[in-house]
Amino acid sequence: MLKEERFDYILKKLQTDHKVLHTELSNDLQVSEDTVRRDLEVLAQNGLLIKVRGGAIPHSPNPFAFNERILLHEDDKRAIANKALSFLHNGQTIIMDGGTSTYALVKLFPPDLQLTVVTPSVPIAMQLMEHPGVDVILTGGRIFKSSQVTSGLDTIRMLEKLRADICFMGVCSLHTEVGVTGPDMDEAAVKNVMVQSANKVIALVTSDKMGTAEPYKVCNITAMDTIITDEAGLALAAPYRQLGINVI
Amino acid sequence: MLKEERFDYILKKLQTDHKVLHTELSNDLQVSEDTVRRDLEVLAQNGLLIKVRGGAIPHSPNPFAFNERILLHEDDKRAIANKALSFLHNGQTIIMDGGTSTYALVKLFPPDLQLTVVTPSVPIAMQLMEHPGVDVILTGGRIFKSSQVTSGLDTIRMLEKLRADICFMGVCSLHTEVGVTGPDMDEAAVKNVMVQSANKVIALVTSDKMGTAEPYKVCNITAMDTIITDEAGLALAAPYRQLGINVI
DNA sequence: CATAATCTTGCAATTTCCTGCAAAAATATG
DNA sequence: CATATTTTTGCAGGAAATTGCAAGATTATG
Repeated sequence: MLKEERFDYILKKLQTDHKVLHTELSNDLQVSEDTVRRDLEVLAQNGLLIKVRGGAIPHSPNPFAFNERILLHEDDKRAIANKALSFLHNGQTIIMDGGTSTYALVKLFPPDLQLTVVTPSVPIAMQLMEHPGVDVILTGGRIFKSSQVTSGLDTIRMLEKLRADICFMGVCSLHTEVGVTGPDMDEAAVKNVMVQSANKVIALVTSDKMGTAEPYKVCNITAMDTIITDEAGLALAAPYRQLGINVI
Repeated sequence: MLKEERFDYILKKLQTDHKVLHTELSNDLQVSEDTVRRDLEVLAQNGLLIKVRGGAIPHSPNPFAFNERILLHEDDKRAIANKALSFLHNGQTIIMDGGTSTYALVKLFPPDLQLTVVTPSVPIAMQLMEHPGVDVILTGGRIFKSSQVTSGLDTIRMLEKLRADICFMGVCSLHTEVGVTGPDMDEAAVKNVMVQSANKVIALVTSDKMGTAEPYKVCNITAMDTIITDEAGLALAAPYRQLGINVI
Protein backbone atom coordinates (compact mmCIF):
# COMPACT_ATOMS: atom_id res chain seq x y z
CA MET A 1 0.00 0.00 0.00
CA LEU A 2 1.55 3.26 -1.13
CA LYS A 3 1.43 6.30 1.05
CA GLU A 4 -0.48 8.10 -1.68
CA GLU A 5 -3.13 5.43 -1.68
CA ARG A 6 -3.64 6.01 2.01
CA PHE A 7 -3.91 9.76 1.42
CA ASP A 8 -6.52 9.10 -1.20
CA TYR A 9 -8.48 6.83 1.07
CA ILE A 10 -8.36 9.29 3.95
CA LEU A 11 -9.56 12.21 1.87
CA LYS A 12 -12.35 10.18 0.30
CA LYS A 13 -13.52 8.95 3.66
CA LEU A 14 -13.39 12.49 4.95
CA GLN A 15 -15.65 13.64 2.15
CA THR A 16 -18.28 11.02 2.82
CA ASP A 17 -18.12 10.82 6.63
CA HIS A 18 -17.16 14.43 7.42
CA LYS A 19 -14.64 13.06 9.90
CA VAL A 20 -11.97 10.39 10.26
CA LEU A 21 -10.63 8.68 13.39
CA HIS A 22 -7.12 7.38 14.00
CA THR A 23 -8.50 4.11 15.25
CA GLU A 24 -10.75 3.54 12.26
CA LEU A 25 -8.09 4.49 9.72
CA SER A 26 -5.49 2.34 11.41
CA ASN A 27 -7.84 -0.58 11.06
CA ASP A 28 -9.01 0.20 7.52
CA LEU A 29 -5.51 0.76 6.17
CA GLN A 30 -3.74 -1.88 8.24
CA VAL A 31 -1.05 0.44 9.52
CA SER A 32 -0.27 1.66 13.02
CA GLU A 33 -2.02 4.68 14.48
CA ASP A 34 1.30 6.50 14.44
CA THR A 35 1.45 6.20 10.70
CA VAL A 36 -2.09 7.46 10.41
CA ARG A 37 -1.14 10.35 12.66
CA ARG A 38 1.79 11.21 10.42
CA ASP A 39 -0.38 10.98 7.33
CA LEU A 40 -2.89 13.37 8.81
CA GLU A 41 -0.01 15.65 9.75
CA VAL A 42 1.10 15.85 6.12
CA LEU A 43 -2.41 16.36 4.80
CA ALA A 44 -3.03 19.07 7.37
CA GLN A 45 0.13 20.92 6.40
CA ASN A 46 -1.08 20.95 2.81
CA GLY A 47 -4.33 22.44 3.94
CA LEU A 48 -6.40 19.43 2.94
CA LEU A 49 -7.90 18.79 6.36
CA ILE A 50 -7.83 19.92 9.96
CA LYS A 51 -6.27 17.72 12.60
CA VAL A 52 -8.21 17.42 15.81
CA ARG A 53 -7.78 15.23 18.85
CA GLY A 54 -8.68 11.72 17.83
CA GLY A 55 -8.71 12.24 14.09
CA ALA A 56 -9.47 14.97 11.57
CA ILE A 57 -12.30 16.99 10.08
CA PRO A 58 -12.66 18.62 6.64
CA HIS A 59 -11.13 21.96 5.87
CA SER A 60 -13.83 24.56 5.34
CA PRO A 61 -13.31 27.07 2.51
CA ASN A 62 -13.99 29.86 4.93
CA PRO A 63 -11.07 30.51 7.27
CA PHE A 64 -13.26 32.19 9.82
CA ALA A 65 -15.92 29.52 9.74
CA PHE A 66 -17.28 28.34 13.03
CA ASN A 67 -15.41 25.07 13.35
CA GLU A 68 -12.13 26.47 12.37
CA ARG A 69 -12.04 29.56 14.46
CA ILE A 70 -12.10 27.28 17.44
CA LEU A 71 -9.20 25.29 16.14
CA LEU A 72 -6.75 28.07 15.52
CA HIS A 73 -4.52 27.57 18.53
CA GLU A 74 -4.65 31.14 19.59
CA ASP A 75 -2.26 31.05 22.50
CA ASP A 76 0.64 32.59 20.64
CA LYS A 77 -1.62 35.10 19.01
CA ARG A 78 -3.20 36.10 22.26
CA ALA A 79 0.24 36.60 23.76
CA ILE A 80 1.18 38.83 20.83
CA ALA A 81 -2.07 40.74 21.07
CA ASN A 82 -1.54 41.39 24.76
CA LYS A 83 1.81 43.01 24.09
CA ALA A 84 0.25 45.13 21.36
CA LEU A 85 -2.40 46.51 23.69
CA SER A 86 0.09 48.77 25.46
CA PHE A 87 0.49 50.84 22.29
CA LEU A 88 -3.15 51.84 22.22
CA HIS A 89 -4.39 55.07 23.74
CA ASN A 90 -7.68 56.94 23.65
CA GLY A 91 -8.22 59.23 20.70
CA GLN A 92 -5.84 57.50 18.31
CA THR A 93 -6.65 56.61 14.75
CA ILE A 94 -5.53 53.07 13.97
CA ILE A 95 -5.19 51.14 10.73
CA MET A 96 -5.94 47.52 11.49
CA ASP A 97 -4.82 45.11 8.81
CA GLY A 98 -6.64 41.84 8.25
CA GLY A 99 -5.42 38.53 9.62
CA THR A 100 -5.81 36.33 12.63
CA SER A 101 -3.28 38.14 14.80
CA THR A 102 -4.99 41.49 14.38
CA TYR A 103 -8.33 39.80 14.90
CA ALA A 104 -7.06 38.44 18.21
CA LEU A 105 -5.97 41.97 19.11
CA VAL A 106 -9.32 43.66 18.54
CA LYS A 107 -10.99 40.92 20.55
CA LEU A 108 -8.91 42.06 23.52
CA PHE A 109 -9.78 45.75 23.26
CA PRO A 110 -10.74 46.95 26.75
CA PRO A 111 -14.33 48.20 26.86
CA ASP A 112 -13.42 51.77 27.76
CA LEU A 113 -11.03 52.30 24.86
CA GLN A 114 -11.88 55.19 22.52
CA LEU A 115 -10.46 54.79 19.03
CA THR A 116 -11.07 55.27 15.36
CA VAL A 117 -10.21 52.06 13.55
CA VAL A 118 -9.81 51.86 9.79
CA THR A 119 -9.76 48.32 8.43
CA PRO A 120 -10.26 46.33 5.23
CA SER A 121 -11.22 43.23 7.24
CA VAL A 122 -14.88 42.28 7.46
CA PRO A 123 -14.53 40.07 10.56
CA ILE A 124 -12.61 42.79 12.38
CA ALA A 125 -15.27 45.35 11.48
CA MET A 126 -17.94 42.93 12.64
CA GLN A 127 -16.15 42.41 15.94
CA LEU A 128 -15.60 46.11 16.55
CA MET A 129 -19.21 46.99 15.84
CA GLU A 130 -19.91 45.56 19.27
CA HIS A 131 -17.46 47.92 20.88
CA PRO A 132 -19.20 51.10 22.03
CA GLY A 133 -16.09 53.28 22.06
CA VAL A 134 -14.67 52.45 18.65
CA ASP A 135 -15.56 54.25 15.46
CA VAL A 136 -15.20 51.75 12.63
CA ILE A 137 -14.33 52.74 9.09
CA LEU A 138 -14.39 49.97 6.54
CA THR A 139 -12.41 50.42 3.35
CA GLY A 140 -14.49 49.60 0.30
CA GLY A 141 -13.77 47.21 -2.51
CA ARG A 142 -14.08 43.70 -3.77
CA ILE A 143 -13.90 41.07 -1.05
CA PHE A 144 -11.25 38.36 -1.12
CA LYS A 145 -13.05 35.39 0.26
CA SER A 146 -9.95 33.56 1.41
CA SER A 147 -8.73 36.34 3.68
CA GLN A 148 -12.00 38.22 4.12
CA VAL A 149 -10.54 41.61 3.37
CA THR A 150 -11.49 44.18 0.78
CA SER A 151 -8.94 44.95 -1.85
CA GLY A 152 -8.42 46.91 -5.03
CA LEU A 153 -8.33 50.53 -6.13
CA ASP A 154 -11.15 51.74 -3.91
CA THR A 155 -9.48 50.28 -0.85
CA ILE A 156 -6.21 51.91 -1.75
CA ARG A 157 -7.79 55.28 -2.43
CA MET A 158 -9.53 55.36 0.93
CA LEU A 159 -6.32 54.50 2.73
CA GLU A 160 -4.32 57.08 0.80
CA LYS A 161 -6.47 59.90 2.08
CA LEU A 162 -5.77 58.83 5.61
CA ARG A 163 -3.24 59.76 8.25
CA ALA A 164 -3.22 57.27 11.09
CA ASP A 165 -1.22 57.17 14.30
CA ILE A 166 -0.45 53.47 14.13
CA CYS A 167 -0.80 50.72 11.59
CA PHE A 168 -1.01 47.21 13.02
CA MET A 169 0.07 44.91 10.25
CA GLY A 170 -0.75 41.23 10.17
CA VAL A 171 2.35 40.32 8.28
CA CYS A 172 2.59 37.21 6.20
CA SER A 173 6.34 36.91 5.96
CA LEU A 174 9.30 38.87 7.30
CA HIS A 175 12.86 38.74 6.06
CA THR A 176 15.74 41.06 6.91
CA GLU A 177 16.78 41.47 3.28
CA VAL A 178 13.67 40.78 1.24
CA GLY A 179 11.50 42.80 3.62
CA VAL A 180 7.79 42.30 4.17
CA THR A 181 6.13 40.04 1.62
CA GLY A 182 2.75 38.44 1.00
CA PRO A 183 1.15 35.79 -1.18
CA ASP A 184 -1.18 38.07 -3.16
CA MET A 185 -0.36 41.04 -5.37
CA ASP A 186 -3.43 43.15 -4.63
CA GLU A 187 -3.25 42.58 -0.93
CA ALA A 188 0.43 43.47 -0.95
CA ALA A 189 -0.41 46.74 -2.69
CA VAL A 190 -3.02 47.53 -0.05
CA LYS A 191 -0.59 46.77 2.76
CA ASN A 192 1.95 49.02 1.13
CA VAL A 193 -0.43 51.97 1.24
CA MET A 194 -1.23 51.20 4.87
CA VAL A 195 2.41 51.49 5.76
CA GLN A 196 2.68 54.84 4.04
CA SER A 197 -0.45 56.23 5.67
CA ALA A 198 0.61 55.59 9.26
CA ASN A 199 3.09 57.41 11.46
CA LYS A 200 4.14 54.20 13.12
CA VAL A 201 3.99 50.64 11.84
CA ILE A 202 3.76 47.69 14.21
CA ALA A 203 3.98 44.17 12.80
CA LEU A 204 2.21 41.34 14.59
CA VAL A 205 3.90 38.14 13.56
CA THR A 206 4.20 34.61 14.92
CA SER A 207 7.80 33.47 15.07
CA ASP A 208 7.34 30.83 12.37
CA LYS A 209 6.82 33.60 9.81
CA MET A 210 10.10 35.29 10.56
CA GLY A 211 12.89 34.71 8.09
CA THR A 212 10.49 33.58 5.37
CA ALA A 213 9.45 35.28 2.14
CA GLU A 214 6.61 35.17 -0.38
CA PRO A 215 6.25 36.39 -3.98
CA TYR A 216 4.89 39.92 -3.55
CA LYS A 217 6.70 42.70 -1.77
CA VAL A 218 4.91 45.02 0.63
CA CYS A 219 7.77 47.22 1.82
CA ASN A 220 11.30 47.19 3.19
CA ILE A 221 11.84 45.75 6.60
CA THR A 222 12.99 49.14 7.87
CA ALA A 223 9.49 50.51 7.37
CA MET A 224 8.57 48.57 10.50
CA ASP A 225 8.99 50.50 13.73
CA THR A 226 8.17 47.60 16.01
CA ILE A 227 7.81 43.86 15.59
CA ILE A 228 5.72 42.01 18.14
CA THR A 229 6.25 38.28 18.23
CA ASP A 230 5.88 35.34 20.58
CA GLU A 231 9.59 34.50 20.73
CA ALA A 232 11.35 37.84 21.06
CA GLY A 233 14.24 36.33 22.99
CA LEU A 234 15.40 34.09 20.21
CA ALA A 235 18.40 34.70 18.06
CA LEU A 236 15.76 35.13 15.40
CA ALA A 237 15.16 38.66 16.62
CA ALA A 238 18.75 39.86 16.67
CA PRO A 239 19.12 40.79 12.97
CA TYR A 240 16.03 42.98 13.16
CA ARG A 241 17.29 44.73 16.28
CA GLN A 242 20.52 45.54 14.47
CA LEU A 243 18.44 47.40 11.88
CA GLY A 244 17.04 49.58 14.64
CA ILE A 245 13.71 47.83 14.87
CA ASN A 246 12.13 47.34 18.25
CA VAL A 247 11.40 43.64 18.73
CA ILE A 248 9.18 42.64 21.61
CA MET B 1 -17.69 11.32 18.87
CA LEU B 2 -15.18 14.09 18.30
CA LYS B 3 -15.32 17.25 20.32
CA GLU B 4 -15.78 19.19 17.11
CA GLU B 5 -18.86 17.20 16.25
CA ARG B 6 -20.37 18.25 19.53
CA PHE B 7 -19.53 21.88 18.75
CA ASP B 8 -21.24 21.51 15.44
CA TYR B 9 -24.31 19.97 16.98
CA ILE B 10 -24.57 22.65 19.65
CA LEU B 11 -24.27 25.51 17.18
CA LYS B 12 -26.78 23.96 14.82
CA LYS B 13 -29.25 23.38 17.61
CA LEU B 14 -28.73 26.93 18.77
CA GLN B 15 -29.57 28.24 15.33
CA THR B 16 -32.84 26.35 15.12
CA ASP B 17 -34.00 26.49 18.73
CA HIS B 18 -32.49 29.86 19.73
CA LYS B 19 -31.36 28.24 22.97
CA VAL B 20 -29.68 25.13 24.33
CA LEU B 21 -29.87 23.51 27.78
CA HIS B 22 -27.17 21.56 29.59
CA THR B 23 -29.58 18.77 30.38
CA GLU B 24 -30.80 18.39 26.81
CA LEU B 25 -27.33 18.52 25.30
CA SER B 26 -25.97 16.06 27.83
CA ASN B 27 -28.69 13.67 26.79
CA ASP B 28 -28.44 14.31 23.04
CA LEU B 29 -24.67 13.97 22.93
CA GLN B 30 -24.32 11.24 25.55
CA VAL B 31 -21.75 13.07 27.64
CA SER B 32 -21.89 14.45 31.15
CA GLU B 33 -23.26 17.90 31.86
CA ASP B 34 -19.79 18.96 32.90
CA THR B 35 -18.50 18.26 29.45
CA VAL B 36 -21.38 20.21 27.95
CA ARG B 37 -20.57 23.05 30.28
CA ARG B 38 -16.95 23.01 29.15
CA ASP B 39 -17.98 22.92 25.51
CA LEU B 40 -20.19 25.93 25.97
CA GLU B 41 -17.30 27.65 27.74
CA VAL B 42 -15.06 27.17 24.70
CA LEU B 43 -17.73 28.29 22.27
CA ALA B 44 -18.46 31.33 24.39
CA GLN B 45 -14.79 32.30 24.49
CA ASN B 46 -14.78 32.23 20.72
CA GLY B 47 -17.76 34.53 20.59
CA LEU B 48 -20.06 31.94 19.09
CA LEU B 49 -22.68 31.99 21.82
CA ILE B 50 -23.52 33.48 25.20
CA LYS B 51 -23.50 31.28 28.29
CA VAL B 52 -26.45 31.70 30.58
CA ARG B 53 -27.56 29.83 33.64
CA GLY B 54 -28.73 26.41 32.54
CA GLY B 55 -27.45 26.58 28.99
CA ALA B 56 -26.68 29.13 26.28
CA ILE B 57 -28.31 31.53 23.86
CA PRO B 58 -27.13 32.81 20.46
CA HIS B 59 -24.59 35.55 20.35
CA SER B 60 -26.01 38.79 19.06
CA PRO B 61 -23.24 40.64 17.20
CA ASN B 62 -24.19 43.96 18.66
CA PRO B 63 -26.21 45.33 21.48
CA PHE B 64 -28.23 47.47 19.12
CA ALA B 65 -31.18 46.76 17.00
CA PHE B 66 -30.08 44.77 13.99
CA ASN B 67 -30.09 41.24 15.29
CA GLU B 68 -33.19 41.68 17.30
CA ARG B 69 -34.95 42.99 14.25
CA ILE B 70 -34.00 39.88 12.30
CA LEU B 71 -36.35 37.91 14.46
CA LEU B 72 -39.09 40.49 14.11
CA HIS B 73 -41.69 39.51 11.51
CA GLU B 74 -39.45 36.62 10.50
CA ASP B 75 -42.15 34.84 8.51
CA ASP B 76 -43.27 37.93 6.63
CA LYS B 77 -39.69 38.66 5.66
CA ARG B 78 -39.09 35.18 4.42
CA ALA B 79 -42.24 35.38 2.33
CA ILE B 80 -41.07 38.66 0.84
CA ALA B 81 -37.61 37.27 0.17
CA ASN B 82 -39.06 34.26 -1.61
CA LYS B 83 -40.98 36.48 -4.01
CA ALA B 84 -37.84 38.53 -4.65
CA LEU B 85 -35.83 35.45 -5.65
CA SER B 86 -37.61 35.21 -9.00
CA PHE B 87 -36.00 38.47 -10.12
CA LEU B 88 -32.49 37.09 -9.80
CA HIS B 89 -30.63 35.59 -12.73
CA ASN B 90 -27.05 34.51 -13.29
CA GLY B 91 -24.65 37.21 -14.36
CA GLN B 92 -26.54 40.15 -12.94
CA THR B 93 -25.00 42.92 -10.88
CA ILE B 94 -27.13 43.66 -7.86
CA ILE B 95 -27.12 46.48 -5.34
CA MET B 96 -28.25 45.04 -2.03
CA ASP B 97 -29.27 47.65 0.48
CA GLY B 98 -28.88 46.99 4.20
CA GLY B 99 -31.76 45.89 6.38
CA THR B 100 -33.37 42.76 7.65
CA SER B 101 -35.52 42.06 4.59
CA THR B 102 -32.55 42.12 2.25
CA TYR B 103 -30.61 40.03 4.75
CA ALA B 104 -33.37 37.44 4.66
CA LEU B 105 -33.14 37.51 0.87
CA VAL B 106 -29.41 36.79 0.63
CA LYS B 107 -29.82 33.96 3.11
CA LEU B 108 -32.14 32.32 0.59
CA PHE B 109 -29.77 32.61 -2.38
CA PRO B 110 -29.62 29.21 -4.09
CA PRO B 111 -26.09 27.76 -4.06
CA ASP B 112 -25.68 27.77 -7.81
CA LEU B 113 -26.51 31.43 -8.31
CA GLN B 114 -23.81 33.52 -10.01
CA LEU B 115 -23.99 37.21 -9.16
CA THR B 116 -22.03 40.32 -8.39
CA VAL B 117 -23.47 41.93 -5.29
CA VAL B 118 -22.61 45.45 -4.19
CA THR B 119 -23.67 46.26 -0.65
CA PRO B 120 -22.98 48.67 2.20
CA SER B 121 -24.14 46.08 4.74
CA VAL B 122 -21.55 44.22 6.77
CA PRO B 123 -23.81 41.31 7.77
CA ILE B 124 -24.90 40.81 4.17
CA ALA B 125 -21.28 40.81 3.03
CA MET B 126 -20.44 38.34 5.78
CA GLN B 127 -23.27 36.08 4.72
CA LEU B 128 -22.38 36.22 1.03
CA MET B 129 -18.72 35.48 1.63
CA GLU B 130 -19.77 31.91 2.26
CA HIS B 131 -21.52 31.75 -1.11
CA PRO B 132 -19.17 30.35 -3.75
CA GLY B 133 -20.87 31.93 -6.77
CA VAL B 134 -21.26 35.48 -5.55
CA ASP B 135 -18.69 38.22 -6.00
CA VAL B 136 -19.05 40.60 -3.09
CA ILE B 137 -18.17 44.27 -3.28
CA LEU B 138 -18.42 46.20 -0.07
CA THR B 139 -18.81 49.95 -0.23
CA GLY B 140 -16.39 51.71 2.07
CA GLY B 141 -17.06 54.23 4.76
CA ARG B 142 -17.90 54.82 8.38
CA ILE B 143 -20.05 52.11 9.92
CA PHE B 144 -23.38 52.95 11.49
CA LYS B 145 -23.57 50.56 14.39
CA SER B 146 -27.34 50.60 14.66
CA SER B 147 -27.96 49.40 11.11
CA GLN B 148 -24.54 47.86 10.40
CA VAL B 149 -24.08 49.60 7.07
CA THR B 150 -21.32 51.84 5.81
CA SER B 151 -22.26 55.39 5.01
CA GLY B 152 -20.80 58.72 3.99
CA LEU B 153 -19.01 60.22 1.03
CA ASP B 154 -16.88 57.18 0.23
CA THR B 155 -19.92 54.95 0.11
CA ILE B 156 -21.70 57.36 -2.19
CA ARG B 157 -18.74 57.73 -4.48
CA MET B 158 -18.37 53.98 -4.95
CA LEU B 159 -22.05 53.63 -5.75
CA GLU B 160 -22.02 56.52 -8.20
CA LYS B 161 -19.46 54.81 -10.37
CA LEU B 162 -21.70 51.79 -10.63
CA ARG B 163 -24.36 50.61 -13.04
CA ALA B 164 -26.39 47.75 -11.62
CA ASP B 165 -29.21 45.70 -13.06
CA ILE B 166 -31.31 45.72 -9.94
CA CYS B 167 -31.29 47.52 -6.62
CA PHE B 168 -33.05 45.73 -3.79
CA MET B 169 -33.96 48.39 -1.30
CA GLY B 170 -34.77 47.66 2.31
CA VAL B 171 -37.09 50.58 2.68
CA CYS B 172 -37.87 52.15 5.98
CA SER B 173 -41.06 53.98 5.06
CA LEU B 174 -43.21 54.28 1.95
CA HIS B 175 -45.82 56.90 1.25
CA THR B 176 -47.58 57.66 -2.04
CA GLU B 177 -47.03 61.40 -1.76
CA VAL B 178 -43.99 61.83 0.46
CA GLY B 179 -42.16 59.00 -1.32
CA VAL B 180 -39.43 56.85 0.21
CA THR B 181 -38.09 58.16 3.52
CA GLY B 182 -35.70 57.07 6.25
CA PRO B 183 -34.69 58.03 9.77
CA ASP B 184 -31.14 59.07 9.03
CA MET B 185 -29.82 61.75 6.71
CA ASP B 186 -26.64 60.03 5.61
CA GLU B 187 -28.30 56.72 5.01
CA ALA B 188 -31.02 58.43 3.01
CA ALA B 189 -28.36 60.03 0.83
CA VAL B 190 -26.75 56.64 0.22
CA LYS B 191 -30.07 55.06 -0.67
CA ASN B 192 -30.72 57.89 -3.09
CA VAL B 193 -27.55 57.13 -4.99
CA MET B 194 -28.42 53.45 -5.05
CA VAL B 195 -31.70 54.22 -6.76
CA GLN B 196 -29.94 56.29 -9.39
CA SER B 197 -27.29 53.67 -10.08
CA ALA B 198 -29.67 50.82 -10.85
CA ASN B 199 -31.77 50.11 -13.91
CA LYS B 200 -34.55 48.70 -11.82
CA VAL B 201 -35.46 49.33 -8.20
CA ILE B 202 -37.28 46.76 -6.13
CA ALA B 203 -38.44 47.68 -2.64
CA LEU B 204 -38.74 44.99 0.01
CA VAL B 205 -41.14 46.23 2.63
CA THR B 206 -43.34 44.74 5.32
CA SER B 207 -46.89 46.00 5.13
CA ASP B 208 -46.67 47.92 8.39
CA LYS B 209 -44.19 50.30 6.80
CA MET B 210 -46.50 51.27 3.96
CA GLY B 211 -48.22 54.59 4.27
CA THR B 212 -45.73 55.87 6.85
CA ALA B 213 -43.05 58.53 6.57
CA GLU B 214 -39.82 59.56 8.31
CA PRO B 215 -37.77 62.77 8.35
CA TYR B 216 -35.31 62.24 5.49
CA LYS B 217 -36.31 61.75 1.89
CA VAL B 218 -34.66 59.12 -0.29
CA CYS B 219 -36.57 59.55 -3.55
CA ASN B 220 -40.00 59.82 -5.08
CA ILE B 221 -42.25 56.81 -4.91
CA THR B 222 -42.26 56.57 -8.69
CA ALA B 223 -38.58 55.67 -8.64
CA MET B 224 -39.69 52.24 -7.47
CA ASP B 225 -40.35 49.75 -10.25
CA THR B 226 -41.63 47.00 -7.99
CA ILE B 227 -42.73 46.78 -4.40
CA ILE B 228 -42.63 43.37 -2.75
CA THR B 229 -44.67 43.07 0.41
CA ASP B 230 -46.43 40.46 2.50
CA GLU B 231 -49.93 41.82 2.00
CA ALA B 232 -50.14 42.68 -1.69
CA GLY B 233 -53.88 42.04 -1.83
CA LEU B 234 -54.81 44.73 0.60
CA ALA B 235 -56.34 48.04 -0.32
CA LEU B 236 -52.97 49.31 0.91
CA ALA B 237 -51.42 48.37 -2.42
CA ALA B 238 -53.98 50.03 -4.70
CA PRO B 239 -52.64 53.60 -4.63
CA TYR B 240 -49.18 52.35 -5.64
CA ARG B 241 -50.59 50.33 -8.49
CA GLN B 242 -52.36 53.42 -9.79
CA LEU B 243 -48.96 55.07 -10.06
CA GLY B 244 -47.83 52.28 -12.34
CA ILE B 245 -45.81 50.41 -9.72
CA ASN B 246 -45.87 46.65 -9.74
CA VAL B 247 -46.94 45.48 -6.25
CA ILE B 248 -46.45 41.82 -5.42
C1' DC C 1 -35.40 32.21 54.39
C1' DA C 2 -35.37 27.62 52.88
C1' DT C 3 -35.04 24.54 49.16
C1' DA C 4 -33.58 23.08 44.84
C1' DA C 5 -31.03 23.79 40.95
C1' DT C 6 -26.85 25.18 38.99
C1' DC C 7 -22.04 26.51 39.00
C1' DT C 8 -17.04 26.18 40.26
C1' DT C 9 -13.05 23.77 41.63
C1' DG C 10 -10.00 20.13 42.23
C1' DC C 11 -8.84 15.53 41.19
C1' DA C 12 -8.15 10.99 39.26
C1' DA C 13 -8.80 7.74 35.29
C1' DT C 14 -8.53 7.38 30.68
C1' DT C 15 -7.33 8.47 26.17
C1' DT C 16 -4.55 10.63 22.92
C1' DC C 17 -0.31 12.97 21.54
C1' DC C 18 4.60 13.72 20.98
C1' DT C 19 9.52 12.43 21.00
C1' DG C 20 13.29 9.64 20.19
C1' DC C 21 14.81 5.39 18.49
C1' DA C 22 15.56 1.21 15.88
C1' DA C 23 14.20 -2.07 12.33
C1' DA C 24 12.68 -2.60 7.67
C1' DA C 25 12.05 -1.00 3.12
C1' DA C 26 13.21 1.75 -0.69
C1' DT C 27 16.55 4.36 -3.19
C1' DA C 28 20.96 5.98 -4.57
C1' DT C 29 25.86 5.29 -5.41
C1' DG C 30 30.28 3.25 -6.43
C1' DC D 1 25.93 -6.32 -7.56
C1' DA D 2 27.13 -4.77 -3.05
C1' DT D 3 27.03 -1.09 -0.06
C1' DA D 4 25.62 3.34 1.77
C1' DT D 5 21.94 6.55 2.45
C1' DT D 6 17.40 8.02 2.95
C1' DT D 7 12.62 7.15 3.93
C1' DT D 8 9.09 4.85 6.14
C1' DT D 9 7.14 2.44 9.82
C1' DG D 10 6.16 0.70 14.45
C1' DC D 11 7.11 0.90 19.29
C1' DA D 12 7.92 2.65 24.05
C1' DG D 13 7.85 6.15 27.41
C1' DG D 14 6.41 10.34 29.29
C1' DA D 15 3.61 14.60 28.46
C1' DA D 16 -0.74 16.59 27.68
C1' DA D 17 -5.64 16.78 26.99
C1' DT D 18 -10.27 15.11 27.89
C1' DT D 19 -13.74 13.49 30.70
C1' DG D 20 -16.64 12.32 34.70
C1' DC D 21 -17.20 12.67 39.57
C1' DA D 22 -17.68 14.79 44.14
C1' DA D 23 -17.78 18.56 47.48
C1' DG D 24 -18.61 23.11 48.49
C1' DA D 25 -20.14 27.79 46.80
C1' DT D 26 -23.51 30.37 44.43
C1' DT D 27 -27.84 31.66 42.52
C1' DA D 28 -32.86 31.33 41.51
C1' DT D 29 -37.51 30.86 43.27
C1' DG D 30 -41.52 30.21 45.93
